[in-house]
Amino acid sequence: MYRSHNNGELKIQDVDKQVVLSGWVQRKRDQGFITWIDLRDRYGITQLVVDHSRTKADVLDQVKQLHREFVIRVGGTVIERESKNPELPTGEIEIDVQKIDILNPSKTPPFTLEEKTDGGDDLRLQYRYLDLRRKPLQDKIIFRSKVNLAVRNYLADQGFIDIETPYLIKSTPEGARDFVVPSRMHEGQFYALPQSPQTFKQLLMISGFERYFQIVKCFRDEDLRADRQPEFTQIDCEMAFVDQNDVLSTFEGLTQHLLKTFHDVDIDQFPVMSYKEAIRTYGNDKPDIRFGMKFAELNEVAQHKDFKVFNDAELVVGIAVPGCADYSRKQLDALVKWVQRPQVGAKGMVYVKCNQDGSFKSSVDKFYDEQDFKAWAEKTGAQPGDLICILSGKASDTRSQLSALRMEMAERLELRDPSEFAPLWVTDFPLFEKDEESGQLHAMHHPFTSPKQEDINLLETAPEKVRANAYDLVLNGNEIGGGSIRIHEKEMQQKMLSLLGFSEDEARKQFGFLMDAFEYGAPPHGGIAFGLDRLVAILGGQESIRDFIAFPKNNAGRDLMIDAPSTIDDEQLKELSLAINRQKND
RNA sequence: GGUCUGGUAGUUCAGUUGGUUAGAAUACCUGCCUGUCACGCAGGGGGUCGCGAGUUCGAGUCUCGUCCAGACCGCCA
Repeated sequence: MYRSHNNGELKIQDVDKQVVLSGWVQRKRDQGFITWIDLRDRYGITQLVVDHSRTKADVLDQVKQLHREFVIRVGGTVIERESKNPELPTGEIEIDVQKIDILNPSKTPPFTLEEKTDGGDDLRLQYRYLDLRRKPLQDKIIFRSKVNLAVRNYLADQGFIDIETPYLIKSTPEGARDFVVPSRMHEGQFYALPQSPQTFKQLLMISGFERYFQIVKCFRDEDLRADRQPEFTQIDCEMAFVDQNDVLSTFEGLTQHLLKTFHDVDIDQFPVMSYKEAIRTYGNDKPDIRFGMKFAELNEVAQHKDFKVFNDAELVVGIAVPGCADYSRKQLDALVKWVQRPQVGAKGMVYVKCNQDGSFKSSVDKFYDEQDFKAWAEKTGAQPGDLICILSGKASDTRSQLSALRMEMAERLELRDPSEFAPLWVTDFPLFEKDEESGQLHAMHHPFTSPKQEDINLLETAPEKVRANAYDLVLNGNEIGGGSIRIHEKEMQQKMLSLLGFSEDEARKQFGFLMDAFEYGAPPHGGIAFGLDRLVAILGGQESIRDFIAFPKNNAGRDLMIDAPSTIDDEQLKELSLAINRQKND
């Protein structure tokens, strides 16, 4: 027997019990006459005590051998501590050790396995199995399991059926790059790993399951970020006989349920904002609405003087940053530098300090007077003590630059409180976006998204103005879910594909199976997919998703522990009819 | 594909205008310690300064290249 109890459960009422415990040696404190050992398992820590005066020599000998992370089993008696530790659930008792078995020794770990480790990211990823022994990491993985289960239970209660879809599917040219898998049996042919089970879940609607869900791995061969992995998990859902409001209210329900379950937060009705409004007021289609600093367009009140920069600009837009009027010249210069970094890309920044005494001090005092600044303050909602930051230039660029500045200032002012939750539906996305260079239309969401009924007449004449029945759920400035009402008629799907530049032949080849299926009584349907990794991270109050994934990739898409990707041997290549072309095609 | 930051002890980092034997903390090892719980105290071992080239009397420090890591932009229907 390895254990009669775990290391988190023994309490004062268990005193005098004979117990067997197993676990890892967290720490050993040798005080000469007595040695304490913290024994750790998933459930907690129990202190073992070895009193040298009344312990047999062979046990003492073994205690001497123990080091961090040794796996041991001990037999002993629960006794009351002389000095109790109120910090620990098991802090009133300790185990008087009579027997120790070293089940497995351990090398000294390359970093400390404490609450706060001394290891760097690189090393911790390489020894992920050790990092995962640490409580904060264990807590996060366990938290994910709980969220996962809550989602499953909720959706099952709502009549959703969990159906698995294949991982080996067909590569399609739309969207992100596919991970491809060579086929051994079919020389020169490849499977692709799904970027999402999109077409399969639509086919399941045509099959009549009506409500489908799956917590499923998806794959995209694109560059990574702190919140982006090449393989990631989605809560993928689809419903038949629904319109947009049905989908929104169903998944608002799910999100409310999660916020209530994990944070005891009640949010009655989620606000809804159109894409256009989000862009105009936040410069961003996933605004963080936990704080203000809404955009104010200042063309009207700024383009009547001799300031050429503003006069030439398509858009002059500003925000009032609360409480920053006391920024020094040095701080302001640094801020201007910050927006000029290539990652942001602004040419410059105009600022106006709104002083406490009602006066103004700006970087454009030569061109504007107090009346002008008053008008700007009114538009931006600036109060005395605030700093107005203004960017100008091409509308779309300027908005995204100011959005970056808004987020940066929120970060500096600590307005992004991870314990506060502000969900938001963003709706009425454009159906297409235009490639700047080629002029080619791309689906903003995906090519199966339906256009809004009232915009269908624009498909031929002004496709970029057509709005889609598409929606995103934004939580604290992160897109946590997105979906659409799909096309369910063959003609519309054909039209869509042709607008996206598919020839009739290509459309048939890529999506013939779906369009055929539409001809056999496809019901109206729509759905949504949530990014589980990101959702769990936000519910867990963290920026990075990596700690919520047991075995994540680093930012080059590499698994440092197993060292993947790696080369395969010639025999394997031959079997797959593959050869490596070492001259890159450039 | 690009921008920026970093790489020095097992680990996290410091290292001045280029100048003697490269430091700290922590981890590790040894000893001491009658109630520890981040125990304490004393001592000890531990370095190809990522790699390669260059400048120089002399390079951890300057230059170039390269590799690795991180953040971001592009990309991510």
